[in-house]
Amino acid sequence: MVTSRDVARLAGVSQPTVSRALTDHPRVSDSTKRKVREAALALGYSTNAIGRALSVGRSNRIGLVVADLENQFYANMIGPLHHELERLGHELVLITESAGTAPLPERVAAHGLAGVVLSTTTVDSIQPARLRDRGVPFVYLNRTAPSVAADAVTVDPEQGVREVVDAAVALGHTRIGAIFGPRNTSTGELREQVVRSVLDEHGLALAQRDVLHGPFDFATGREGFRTLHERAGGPTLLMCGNDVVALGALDAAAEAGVPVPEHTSVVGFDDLPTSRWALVRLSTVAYDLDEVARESARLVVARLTDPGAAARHVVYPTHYVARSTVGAPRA
Amino acid sequence: MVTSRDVARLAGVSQPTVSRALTDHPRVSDSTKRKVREAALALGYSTNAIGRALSVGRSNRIGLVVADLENQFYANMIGPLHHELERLGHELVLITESAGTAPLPERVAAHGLAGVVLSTTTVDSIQPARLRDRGVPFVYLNRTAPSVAADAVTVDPEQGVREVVDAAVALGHTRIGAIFGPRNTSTGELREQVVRSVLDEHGLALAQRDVLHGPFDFATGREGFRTLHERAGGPTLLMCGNDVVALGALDAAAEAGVPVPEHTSVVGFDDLPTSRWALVRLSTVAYDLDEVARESARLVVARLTDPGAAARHVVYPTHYVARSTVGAPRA
DNA sequence: GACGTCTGTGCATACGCATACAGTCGTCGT
DNA sequence: ACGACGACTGTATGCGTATGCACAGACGTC
Repeated sequence: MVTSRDVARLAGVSQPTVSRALTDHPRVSDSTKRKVREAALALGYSTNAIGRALSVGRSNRIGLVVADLENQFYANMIGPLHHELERLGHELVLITESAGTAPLPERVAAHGLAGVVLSTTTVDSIQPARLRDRGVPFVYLNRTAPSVAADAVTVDPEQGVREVVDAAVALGHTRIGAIFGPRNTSTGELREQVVRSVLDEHGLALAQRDVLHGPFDFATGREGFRTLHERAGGPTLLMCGNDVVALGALDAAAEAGVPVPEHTSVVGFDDLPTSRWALVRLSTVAYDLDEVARESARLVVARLTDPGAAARHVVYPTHYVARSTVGAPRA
Repeated sequence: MVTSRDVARLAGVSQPTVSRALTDHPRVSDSTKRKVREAALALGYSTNAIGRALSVGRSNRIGLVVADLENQFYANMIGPLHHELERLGHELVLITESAGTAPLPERVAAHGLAGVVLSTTTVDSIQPARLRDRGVPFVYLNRTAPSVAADAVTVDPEQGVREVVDAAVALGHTRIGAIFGPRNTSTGELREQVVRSVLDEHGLALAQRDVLHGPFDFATGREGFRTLHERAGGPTLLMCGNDVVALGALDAAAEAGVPVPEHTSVVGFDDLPTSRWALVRLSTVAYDLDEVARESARLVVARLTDPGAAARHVVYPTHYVARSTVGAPRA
């Protein structure tokens, strides 16, 4: 391994001068900088991240805490998040929050992470409080936990849901059902609340029997659809907590031979790339998913340089994208 | 931040003893180990990965070199790869191999990575040679580059392709087309070669005009299908380089109103979770995708402990999974 | 009882880099 | 011509951990 000392020797300067030259320190003469850069290039030297991290007391590594990487939603977050972090000179480390492992803050410290992006937080999770107590910078992505203030980037369902309901009402839907997300997630709770309130404005309400809750995953959609369908044919329009759930519902519908939207209309939330496939054409509440992920990267990096700043909460708007899974209600 | 020195003070021992006690060094008495563990627990101490990495001269971080994270294939690799690495006490760092950035070995060194998983290598890539020259342990995942020997985990298309062709021939297909992967990837080349040779055994051959090549992505499948379809209706069976390409083809078919498999049958390769959806039901050549990813994790970790060992090449078998995208040829 | 052996622990140091501080040299002003 | 000042650069040190080495004490052997 070639170190800054080797570069120093070749350039005929001291090791600290190499360090300063390569970080473009103003008190190093241009001629020295040039010499050092040439020597570094000749030796194929690049700064050792470990040494630097130990010296400056913090790394440039950001952890993404994920529950299940199989979930398409998170899979779609990783790309833009990684790109933005890389652009900002940081790297992305994946951390699974699984039972049986050490507590999150300890793991963050052990991994030498500078900050963390929380994308799976439940409102009753103790992780945010622990991270705060240990002074670990973190950001909520697509979630919040009211008990602990922190930077957050979320989505406002209002506009999108309003457009969905307007369209549904115009088509004549009255028996509307829903598979909402978990009650202990801010996302699940907020979306449910907005749906109910917008329906209420139209004089509509969700029947108790047409409402289910479950994790934001494929199985929830599959099982949810089947459960609702067995109950006297189910609602004519099914609103899902997110696209992954909606895709699960479409899957169950296809499997059961239930035509969508002729028998049952389905609406999602997130507008995943998959939802745009011609085979799927899921009508859904959309927002700029990539931008949301990127914004979380920016927030967490900004937090590193200014730990004392007030928490920022960035909210992105939504709109309805009508495709092929919403139609007139069955007779 | 709580350091091993703090633990040492509380436990009434020296810092090195803490280090030894926590790594379960045999020359530390059980009573001391207990004392140290209690002190560590009380202070919420966990070993600082940066300090350890600097001291032992290598980190426990493995880089996954990925071209585009948006690609479903890679998205499906990340989960199992990460889990296995975590199980082995390592962490996963994502690295994008994009133009305009520093050469890979420099970046690996700069990030302080212990090893690398290459999943996007082309046979003519200079990256493997560079990594070898710099002594960076690496593993080919789902690819190889013959010029540089290294651990690899790949898939043998033979059995799966044979079953596909048998089924196709039994159904009466004679005009078979293909959208193969890039010629400069081992995966693309091998699959093409096996398809051609198995067809040949059946006295069949691919017509020049029914064969396309392109990157293993969605757009290749979309555009490929359209191109072939315009040419006198295209082949009756379309074999695709992988599932992502096949999904793109299905997308284009759905968009063009071409019924699958009534007009054109489509076959993929990889058996992604998406291919199993009831909306998709893609007939495909399957193998244990998760296990392939996990094996690459095991190989790279094993390589760390024994850099001198002979390169191992693990090959997984394939089989055909018939679903709904292959049927009898149109009249 | 002296010596060798083994066990358990502390001391010193190294890993690669960054940075506070001290020092050198040249330049300018008076 | 001398002192002051600024521009560079070197020296010393610290970050947290691991490990070679020395050392103290316990124990067994003759």
